Amino acid sequence: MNFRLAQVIVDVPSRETDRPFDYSIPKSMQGWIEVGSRVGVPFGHRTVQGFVVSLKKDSEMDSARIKPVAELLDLVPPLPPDLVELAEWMSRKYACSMISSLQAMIPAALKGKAERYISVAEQEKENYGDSADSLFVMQPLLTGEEEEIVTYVKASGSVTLDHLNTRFPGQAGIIKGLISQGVLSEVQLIKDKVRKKMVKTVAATVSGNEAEVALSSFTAQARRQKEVLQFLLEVGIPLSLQEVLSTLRVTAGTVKKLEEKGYAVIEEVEVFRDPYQNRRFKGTEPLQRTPEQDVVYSRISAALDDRTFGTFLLHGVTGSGKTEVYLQTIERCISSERQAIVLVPEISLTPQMVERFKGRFGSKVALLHSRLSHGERYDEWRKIREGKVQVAIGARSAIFAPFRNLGLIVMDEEHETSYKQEETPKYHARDVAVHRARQHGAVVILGSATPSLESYYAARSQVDDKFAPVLLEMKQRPSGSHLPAVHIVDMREELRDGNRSMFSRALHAGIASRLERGEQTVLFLNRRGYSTFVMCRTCGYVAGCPECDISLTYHQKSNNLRCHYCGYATPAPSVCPECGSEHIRYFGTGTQRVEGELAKLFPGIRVVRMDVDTTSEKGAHEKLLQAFREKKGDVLLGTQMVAKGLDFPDVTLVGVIAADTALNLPDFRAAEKTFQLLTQVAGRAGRHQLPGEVFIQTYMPEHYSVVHASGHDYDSFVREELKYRKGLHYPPYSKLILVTLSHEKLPLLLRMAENFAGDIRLKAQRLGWYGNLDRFSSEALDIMGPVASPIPRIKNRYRFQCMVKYRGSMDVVGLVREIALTTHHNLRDSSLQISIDVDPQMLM
DNA sequence: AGCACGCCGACT
DNA sequence: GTCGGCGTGCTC
Repeated sequence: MNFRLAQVIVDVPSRETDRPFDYSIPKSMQGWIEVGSRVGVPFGHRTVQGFVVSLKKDSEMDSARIKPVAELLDLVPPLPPDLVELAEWMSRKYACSMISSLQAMIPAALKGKAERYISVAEQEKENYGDSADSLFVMQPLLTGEEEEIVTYVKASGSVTLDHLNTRFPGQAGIIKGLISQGVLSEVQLIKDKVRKKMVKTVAATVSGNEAEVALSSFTAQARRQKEVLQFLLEVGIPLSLQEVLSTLRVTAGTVKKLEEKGYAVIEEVEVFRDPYQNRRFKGTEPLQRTPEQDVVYSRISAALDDRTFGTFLLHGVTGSGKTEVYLQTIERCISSERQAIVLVPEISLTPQMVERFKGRFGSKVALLHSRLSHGERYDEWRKIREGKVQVAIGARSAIFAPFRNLGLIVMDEEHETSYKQEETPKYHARDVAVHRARQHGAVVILGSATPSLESYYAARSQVDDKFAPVLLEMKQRPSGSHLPAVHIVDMREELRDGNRSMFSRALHAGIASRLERGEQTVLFLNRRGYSTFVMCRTCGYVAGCPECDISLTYHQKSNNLRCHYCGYATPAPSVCPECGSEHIRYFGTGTQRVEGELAKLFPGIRVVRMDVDTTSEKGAHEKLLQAFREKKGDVLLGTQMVAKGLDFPDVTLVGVIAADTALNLPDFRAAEKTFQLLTQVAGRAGRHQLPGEVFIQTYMPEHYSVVHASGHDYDSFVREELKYRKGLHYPPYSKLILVTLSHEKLPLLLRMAENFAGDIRLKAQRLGWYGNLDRFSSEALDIMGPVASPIPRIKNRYRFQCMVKYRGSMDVVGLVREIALTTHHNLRDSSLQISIDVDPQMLM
């Protein structure tokens, strides 16, 4: 069966080119080009990279315009067919282009760009021979400048256009002219960002008797060569040239001579860059399962053995041993010749985590994380594609690990927002995982101590037939250790009693006593609260939107308060509307401020500060934690990153500076995120012999997210939170699509945004979808806005957004995409950008 | 996105 | 007269 045509998605990010283009497959590439192949194709006036998404037999129609594939870029297609299918699904689900979906699936190293190579045209060489001095005869029509360039190109054979441009600056026009005259010719080839790493190896070609003869044949002068051969014979396996040179202190010339005599061969072989090659990992054995773990393990194992698609939501308290369950189910999966993907939030891809998996599975594991170089990442990825490993661990994008026979996908901390990509393609790894597992008949485990409401609701109600996980629970800690005592500190009381510091008296005393006893403290600051909101320091009143039940954002420029959902605005009050106090002000605090205050209150205190500023350097994260572990600091102060998976034996106090900073963000998930974080943080203290204590400072001590986090009570929290969500028709009781329009000209943008929202409304009405979500019906759709985006201008472009909120299984994404397309088409102005975020996580 | 084509203003 | 400004339209 010979396919003659390849349908190719080209690497040109525009709406008009977001469809397959047909190319003929040259004889030489037939059989090699498959679905998922990466190719170089002529496109317009240049060559671009593309991906083959399907193959066709010859079609008689429109054959005249069809060009051939220029180049096949990899011997093995980088994408197996199921990933191409997944890309199609992603593009539909998230309203993004095919090329962006495909690009997200391969390592950045393979984002090839065309390189233009220039050489002297063939007929020119033939006509005028090869000798340089015949040039003046041959080109009477060429100017001196032109001649100089041609001579240069001829002498070097083939040069890149870039090189030629730097060698002959300001003469780009002349070079272009020579190409169009046919004197010079141009070839475009796709060049990858990294090459495979090659290493030279040396091996002896003789052995036994032959070797004896060879060794005795060396003269005294060639004694170094003799040493090399002896060494090679002793070792008996090929060695890297580098190794031979450094151990014997000989030069490459010596080895080369040996090769010339035929006693050895030097070969170039490709190697994998292994970022962990110099590290030894202590092997670990599976632990004895607790009864709880055993129940969970058997349920999942049964599903694995069935080899049919299934999803589990594993709700286990911090320290209940979820990781051990993962490890053992992975073991079971790979022992049946199938592979497993483990997804973790980037932030928890810590050395401890790595050690645990490497310790159990050793070289069967590939690690994909953002700190790897392009080359290292590419190599880890190739180990997966070539079947050299059975387990892939990584952040979000590891869901695209090119395994061919997936059996299990584990998603740890499934509630983490980092699983949603904020750039195009704006996919959620959880949904992609479920779809991929379905393709492979694989099992998904979503694990968390504080599951997302979406997952928990789906598991509880079994309502969504596409994704209804089976709920599994683990409520005990195998170690028998107790969850720490959590104290809520009312900061309003502190102020009333005259304490204006950011530390309550209780926390202050706590830190002081830890300093005395030589124990350690972790202080947590929620960075998400950095944006400003208005709050009364006397009574805790927070300005909220009357329509949306969400706190308002303070805008300094206009001195008013605004709602990001409905556009409501009101002047900023100077006294509290609730209690009349003048202590009303906008809030916001940073780690630096806390550090400064600590230094003032506790002279000589050693603070390890972890935030974006101090951890931007490679490895800084690990270094800071190591320093704290070695007790080079009394206090570890940081944001999110101190909350995750850390385990220090001497930490007996955890303080949350301001629990409610995130609560007041204009985000309907504010309570959920606060609860998750507080629960996470509270799990940090007292994990070992020393008992732990947690202080949560807050201005809203009665808020249910704070109360239930302090009681380690997930169920009660969820009950209240679902009530709130249901009342306002937020997920999981509805689905959201956030559409952001941007343009340089504000009036035009505003008009377009109004038009867009109007068109959606109109079309939805015609389809019978439109209507208030309050009405009793399984299908309803509402569109809010347009309103100015939380960041109203980025890079000189104004931004407006609309929020589509709906219930039912209608293809609303399709509708939004269609209207976006026509809006664009009608305006004929390519500078209008419309970005669509399906299931948005960040609403500000 | 590029890149060429094409139609109007400041220069040798 | 021509060089070159960037609007518009196409890419199998």
